[in-house]
Amino acid sequence: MRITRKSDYGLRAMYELARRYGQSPISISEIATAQRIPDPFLEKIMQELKAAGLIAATHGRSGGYSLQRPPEEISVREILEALEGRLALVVCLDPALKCEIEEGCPTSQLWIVINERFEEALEGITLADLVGRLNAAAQSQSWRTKTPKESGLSK
Amino acid sequence: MRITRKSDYGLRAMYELARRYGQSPISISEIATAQRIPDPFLEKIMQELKAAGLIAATHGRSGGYSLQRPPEEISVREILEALEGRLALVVCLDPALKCEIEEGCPTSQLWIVINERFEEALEGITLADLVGRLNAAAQSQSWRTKTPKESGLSK
DNA sequence: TCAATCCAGAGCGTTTTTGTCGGCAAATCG
DNA sequence: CGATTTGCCGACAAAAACGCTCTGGATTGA
Repeated sequence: MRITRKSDYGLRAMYELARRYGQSPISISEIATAQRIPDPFLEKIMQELKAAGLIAATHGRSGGYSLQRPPEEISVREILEALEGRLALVVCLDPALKCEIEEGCPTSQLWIVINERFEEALEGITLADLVGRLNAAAQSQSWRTKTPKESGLSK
Repeated sequence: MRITRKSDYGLRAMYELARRYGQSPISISEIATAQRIPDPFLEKIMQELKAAGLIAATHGRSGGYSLQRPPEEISVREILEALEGRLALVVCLDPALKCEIEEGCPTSQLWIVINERFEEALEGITLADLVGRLNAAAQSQSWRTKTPKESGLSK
């Protein structure tokens, strides 16, 4: 179980837009180099984010993308949902697919519980939170200098 | 982003063991028919759960599997972690893989936050919770009669 | 007009998932 | 003991998902 690279990239791109919120639109190539994302792949991702109404695009020279709403009003959940479709941890919960077990699989209730908690957790984090948190981390610590993993993650 | 069928099956199997905790061991075929899981696939799953120390097996006639600890002491997080490996929502956080971006990807901190919340949510649910909750739902509602999806899940 | 930018969709190789199959090993029962 | 029941192990394979790329087009600004 792992969030796809698409979502990872998408979130990073949105973070980049949030970081520069209020400035002029940012092009795909700009975002791609800033966040080290393969250009053409990012292109597709941005289209999905746009289709979801999270960002807007302007064509032509010095065009690019910008957030449709301020960073405080965009949650991580929205972003992931835009890219992954309905955030269903398990096939049973995906409305696109019907549960193939006729009388309801015995653990659908179980997954509903887990899924709700998961969504709550993601809903509670906004782009603004992330920008603020990363800024704080940048000042106090060396998150920029080669330490991807730490932060008390046991086992 | 979706929990694999393996984990779904694994959790259902553990739920089945929890439901009958204290009784005699339950065989693979028993679990498989109860939870509608393909027999040989379940076999592999059980082996992983056993390797993780969550269940014990007894051979021979009337043998089978049973929980190593009471249901109150087994969290959903443990089960998923046993099956999916380290619960890393994103490759950056997987200790098995090193982050390929040299100076640390700019959002690793970000994912650490999200990941922690996710783990907390899963840690907070035990097998006993699930058994209790499903029993309650069975009495009060028709979770058994063909309603897999509901429960205020918007969009 | 020309260049920069987004848009749209097909395609494709690799990896992961989701199993199956066949045989071996260990209990248990008679 | 020996047959049966159960778990144990490893190889293999079909199908789906993932992680992109590529080609061509449509818009806009200079």
